[in-house]
Amino acid sequence: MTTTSPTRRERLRTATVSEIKEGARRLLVSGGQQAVSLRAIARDMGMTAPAIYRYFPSLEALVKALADDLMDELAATVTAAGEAAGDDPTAQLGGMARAFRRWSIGHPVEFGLIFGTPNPALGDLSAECDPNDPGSRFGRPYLEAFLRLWERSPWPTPPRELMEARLGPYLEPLRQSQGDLPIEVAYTFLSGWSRLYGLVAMEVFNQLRWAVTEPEALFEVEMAMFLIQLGAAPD
Amino acid sequence: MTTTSPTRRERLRTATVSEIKEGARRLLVSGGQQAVSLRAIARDMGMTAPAIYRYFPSLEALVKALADDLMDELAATVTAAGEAAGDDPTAQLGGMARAFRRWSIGHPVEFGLIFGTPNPALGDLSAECDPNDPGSRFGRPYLEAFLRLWERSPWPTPPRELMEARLGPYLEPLRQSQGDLPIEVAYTFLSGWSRLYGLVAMEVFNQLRWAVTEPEALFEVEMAMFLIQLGAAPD
DNA sequence: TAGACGCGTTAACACCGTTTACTATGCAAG
DNA sequence: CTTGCATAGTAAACGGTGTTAACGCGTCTA
Repeated sequence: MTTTSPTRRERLRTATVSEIKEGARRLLVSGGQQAVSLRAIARDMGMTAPAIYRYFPSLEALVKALADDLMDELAATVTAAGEAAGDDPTAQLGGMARAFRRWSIGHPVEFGLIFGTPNPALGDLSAECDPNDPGSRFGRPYLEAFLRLWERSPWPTPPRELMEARLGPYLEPLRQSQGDLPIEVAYTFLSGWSRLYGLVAMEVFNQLRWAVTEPEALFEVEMAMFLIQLGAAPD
Repeated sequence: MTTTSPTRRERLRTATVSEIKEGARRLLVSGGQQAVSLRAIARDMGMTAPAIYRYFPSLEALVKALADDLMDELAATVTAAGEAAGDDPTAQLGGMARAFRRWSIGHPVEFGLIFGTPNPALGDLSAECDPNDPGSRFGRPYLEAFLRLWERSPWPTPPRELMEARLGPYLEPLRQSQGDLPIEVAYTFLSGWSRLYGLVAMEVFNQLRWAVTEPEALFEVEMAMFLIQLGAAPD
C-alpha cells in the first residue's frame, strides 16, 4: 500500500525473524549452545514456543540461520579490516588475520558454533560442495589478497611441478572457484588458512592454556614468520 | 575372601562402569554428542536411568569420563606410532602426526568431543592449568621427540634473543613442564602442533570440502614441508 | 462482504536429567 | 546363624525440552 515492495506484513515478519535470532544469540552467548531453546526464546519474546514454527521449520534450522548470520558478520569484519589496511597485500593479510582472531576471541561461543564440532544435521549440509559454504564465503577475501600479492611479487614456494604432481588434481574446487588460481597461491592460502584456524581455534577452545599464558604473543610471532616467508619486511 | 584387593562387588562395579561408558560411546558414534542420554544408555543395558547415578554423579560427569578415556586412547595410539617409527626423531614426528590424523578422521565424533567446542562445564575445568590437561597429556610425546631432535641436530629458528624477548615470558608453563625447555624447541613445538591441529580439525569438521578433494595429499605436503624445515631429508 | 491466509494460542505427546522414596540383595560382624 | 548395613536397583514424580494438532482471531484480497 505505502511504497513498493515491503508490505506491512512482510516488514513485521522480518522484524520478528530478527527478534527471534537476536534472542537465540543472547541465549547462545549467555549459556552456550545447549541453552538455545525454542521455549526460552519464546519466553523472552512474550510468546509461546509453537509460534516460532511460523518462522523456522525447526530449532536446527533456526540455529543454522543464526550460524549463517554470524558467518556474514565475521566475513564483513574481516573484509573491512582488509580494506582498512591500505594497499600492501601483506599488510592486508595481517590485518585480516588479526581481525579474525579478535572477533573469534571476542565471540568464543559464536566461533564454536561456526567453526567447532559440526552437528549431524549441519554436517550433512556442508558435505556438499556448496559455493555458499562458510569456508568459501569467508576465505575469499584472504584468497584475493594472496592473489594480488602473487601478481605483484611472488614468494618462494616448493617447485611448481612437484606441487602439481602431489596435490594439483586435489585442489581443483579451490582453483576453479577463483578462475584458474596458480597452484602456488592455492597451496599457500590453504597452508596459511589452516595455520590461522589452528592457532585461533586452540586459543578459543582453551587448548593452549597449559602451555602459553599469552596466546596473542604466539599469534603475532607466527603471523610475522608467515608474512616474512611471503616476502614482507621483518617486524 | 578370594585374593587381596578386588572384592567381588568391586569387580562388578568396574564392569558396570565400563559397560555404561561403552554404551555412551556407541550412542555418541551413532548419533552425535546430543544422542548421549542417560535414559538411552540405561535402556540399552536393560536398566533404568536413575541407576546410573550410582556410578556417575551426572550426565556431564559421564561424558567427561568418556572424553578422558578417549584422550587416553588417542595418546596411546600416538605414542605407539612414535615408538614404531624407529630411532630418527623426524621419522617419529612424522609417524605420530600421521597417527593423530588417522585416529581423528577414523573417529570424528570422538575427536569433536575432545578437541571441538568445549561445553561450559568442561571448559571451566580446562580453565585451570591442569597437568592432566588433555593438551598436555597428549602433546608430551611430540615434545619429547622435538627435544631429542634438537639435542641431536638443531634446526634453524628465529634468533634466540628475539624469541626470548617476544614470547619468552609467555611460554613459562610449557617450558617448565619439561624441565627448562629451550625456547626454540618450545616455539617449534607450538607452531607444529597448532598446524597439525588446524589441518586435522578442518578436515574432520568438513571445513576443507569446498576447496580440497583429498585432504590427505595436503596433509602429506604440509608435513613434509615442516619436517624439511626441521632438517629432514626431502622425501 | 466472504473467504483465505498469516499469526498466535492451548493442549498434548514423547522425550530428557534429576530427585525422592523404597526394596531387594550381598557382605561382614556379633 | 542372625543381625545390620552399605550397595544396587526400582518406580514415581518434577520440571524442562522439541514438536504436532486443533483451534481462534486479524488482516488482506477477490
